[in-house]
Amino acid sequence: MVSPLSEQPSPKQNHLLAALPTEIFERIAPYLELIKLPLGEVLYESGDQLQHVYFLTSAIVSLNYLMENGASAEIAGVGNEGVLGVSILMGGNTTTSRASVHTAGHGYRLKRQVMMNEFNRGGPMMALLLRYTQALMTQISQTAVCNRHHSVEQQLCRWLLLTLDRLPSNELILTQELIAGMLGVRREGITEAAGNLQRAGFISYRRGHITVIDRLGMEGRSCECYKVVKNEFHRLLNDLGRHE
Amino acid sequence: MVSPLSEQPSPKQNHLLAALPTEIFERIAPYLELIKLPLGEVLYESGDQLQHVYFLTSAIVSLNYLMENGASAEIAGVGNEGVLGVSILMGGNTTTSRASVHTAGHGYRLKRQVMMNEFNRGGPMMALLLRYTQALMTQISQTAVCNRHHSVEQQLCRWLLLTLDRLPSNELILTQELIAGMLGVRREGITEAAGNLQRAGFISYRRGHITVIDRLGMEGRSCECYKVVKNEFHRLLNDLGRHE
DNA sequence: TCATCTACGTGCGCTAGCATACAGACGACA
DNA sequence: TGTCGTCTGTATGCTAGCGCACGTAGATGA
Repeated sequence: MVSPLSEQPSPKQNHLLAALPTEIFERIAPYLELIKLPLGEVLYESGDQLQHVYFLTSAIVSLNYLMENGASAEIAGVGNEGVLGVSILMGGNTTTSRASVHTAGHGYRLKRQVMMNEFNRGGPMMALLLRYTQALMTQISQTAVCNRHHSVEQQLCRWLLLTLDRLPSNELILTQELIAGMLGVRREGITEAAGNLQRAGFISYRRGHITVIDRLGMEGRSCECYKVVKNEFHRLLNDLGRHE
Repeated sequence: MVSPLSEQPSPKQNHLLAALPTEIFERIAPYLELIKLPLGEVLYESGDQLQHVYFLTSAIVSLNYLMENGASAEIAGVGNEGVLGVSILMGGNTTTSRASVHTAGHGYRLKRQVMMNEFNRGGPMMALLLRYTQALMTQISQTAVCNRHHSVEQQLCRWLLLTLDRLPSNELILTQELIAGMLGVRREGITEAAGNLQRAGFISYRRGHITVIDRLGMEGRSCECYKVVKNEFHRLLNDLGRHE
């Protein structure tokens, strides 16, 4: 396991950047700009014209939609497995969702035009990003399904597991209030669900710190959505090295 | 308004095909295969390797996810505004959802390889399909949001409006049971919501036929999700003619 | 015209999750 | 060490939507 905090940031911590052929990586490397991403930072609001894509390394970002009445719901999450700002590649340049940091850390950003130039070469970079886009679509789809049919506890498990997969440690720095905001449920609902999981011995926590003790237990308690998303990411992005 | 049934199928009824520059359209036209799509036809199951993309003209297809316990939930819908099978372009070649026809009609299909060849030229076809993909993502996202926060009645309005936008008439051939299956709710819930809408004078129906009388009324009764999706489709795909 | 099937209406008890309110408890910081 | 703001636990009612069950009315075909 990698030490979460002491480690020096490196672009290769991002799985997509790590999967690029050397030639391409070296071509874009000079343009990668290290960015510190503190908790709560908003990378873009709904409707903003995006100027960069962000390859995250240690930070985790939530894409969520803010409703007219102020309520919100998470659409998907992005961490070291992916990239933020695919709408630049799709040609829309903006989305209806907002992107905010829920786990502080770092990432590397690339200017819109640099990204576009590389994407439009049509090689491995394009293939990689399109595959990631499909994986992201699967994640969003599964959010829809999960919101429809699954309990708060199941959704909490799914969310914690997906978040955990993006971190080097098994401790999450998160308040229940924050999680509730992500899932679009009441804080009390999270308190109850988290209480159950703690009593069952799957997690333990103190104010703002959740430690996952029994990962397998959590997976059993989660709905199928977690596995669906994870398997699809694996299928689409695991054998990237062979793509060159 | 176009006559729904008597009309001869033509590829240009599909908005994406209609938006293509003449040169490109004529290049692929010989490969377009007219397909009749009866109610209930399954174009692909979860996990199937896709062999074609489908440009729909009069049919409407639902992308939905079937859960382990047999329940289901719609992820998005596709009609004459779009194309079915973007996962071919994304490189995944399959998805976790199934695609089934909920409004009978026609469409044109294109073999995987023909589609890929054209897409990989990187011109207007690629730009068009990527923009459509982003619009589809917005639709899926909004499904997630809607499932989280909105009432069955609001969701029904959204769904009917989105379906209506894909049809030339204002009559839908659909049972309440079918709609319930799409939305992932009970049939009784649809009965109740539809009853309210009928009493309010927005729709009228007889067994399996829903006629929308007051479209604006429906929009007022729907949640914001309908407008968000519609606006985003408009923004991303409306000025396609100018793209050449 | 009748039989039958399918779609639609309705009622009843139940539960998850909501809104609101309040109390205790941890931890940062002075 | 004490204070205070924030986070967490818990209680009470309320409502939307669920599961189940049954009745009725269009449609369809012999």
